[in-house]
Amino acid sequence: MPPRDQINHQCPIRDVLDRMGDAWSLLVMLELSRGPCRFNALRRVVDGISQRMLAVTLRHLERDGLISRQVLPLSPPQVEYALTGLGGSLIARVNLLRDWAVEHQPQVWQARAAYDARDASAEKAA
Amino acid sequence: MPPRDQINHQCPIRDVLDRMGDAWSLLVMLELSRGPCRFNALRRVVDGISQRMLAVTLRHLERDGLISRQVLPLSPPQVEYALTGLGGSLIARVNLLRDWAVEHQPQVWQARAAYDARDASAEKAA
DNA sequence: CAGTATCCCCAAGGATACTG
DNA sequence: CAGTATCCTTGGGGATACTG
Repeated sequence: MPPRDQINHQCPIRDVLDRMGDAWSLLVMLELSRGPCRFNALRRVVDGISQRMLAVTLRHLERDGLISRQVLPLSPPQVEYALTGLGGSLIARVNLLRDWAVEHQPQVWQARAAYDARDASAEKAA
Repeated sequence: MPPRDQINHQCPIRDVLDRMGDAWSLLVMLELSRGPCRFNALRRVVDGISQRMLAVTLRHLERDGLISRQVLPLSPPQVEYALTGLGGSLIARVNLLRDWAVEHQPQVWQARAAYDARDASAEKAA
């Protein structure tokens, strides 16, 4: 199996979901949807992200035109990341998905509990 | 870092996106949204999925109440998988995301091309 | 047919160190 | 501050074989 990046780019839904799929892209975009932010500030607020993954994630998002990167000519250097219009429109759709999650989470949890209960009793029977 | 399954279950959006994130869940649900289907039929149509991952994926989706599993008392045994109402409502939201992808894919591609071009000329300069 | 069990590999990503 | 380079580990997932 080839690495994820090399496949499925003919399928538009996978193209976007591969990006959403990795834990960090979404969290970073969600954070940037609250306003522009610099590298280390993001690092602190995204909680748990490694320096490497933040850099990689930002490169990906920037390449896809979802965020912008602006270097401020200062010393020490400062770089501001911000959501683009394109990124903002994506986040809007993602929020619809989050709304679904919030709305239906009780049902999902209930389903899981029911499944696990059935599972446990089936195992006991064996 | 603990494995993905053990964390972020307090965050509803991650809970659903972790599921969407793995390549197969979505493809399987999308296929089932076209009608009920049996194991090996799914295997053939989902293209590229291994027997193991199909089984694992189906278990997950079933546990979350997104699909149903019905064993038909026949010989040889037959098992029909189908999208539940819950699963259907999720797919509806996912389709909104797909619509975004279809609609904005040109912009994303254009952004990538621009980025890569800048990247290449920057590299040549060095 | 519809799975489970086992083995095994590899690339995603963390930790650490260094640079403009 | 904002990264890049390097090394190393781990668990996701493929291949294969077996079962009710």
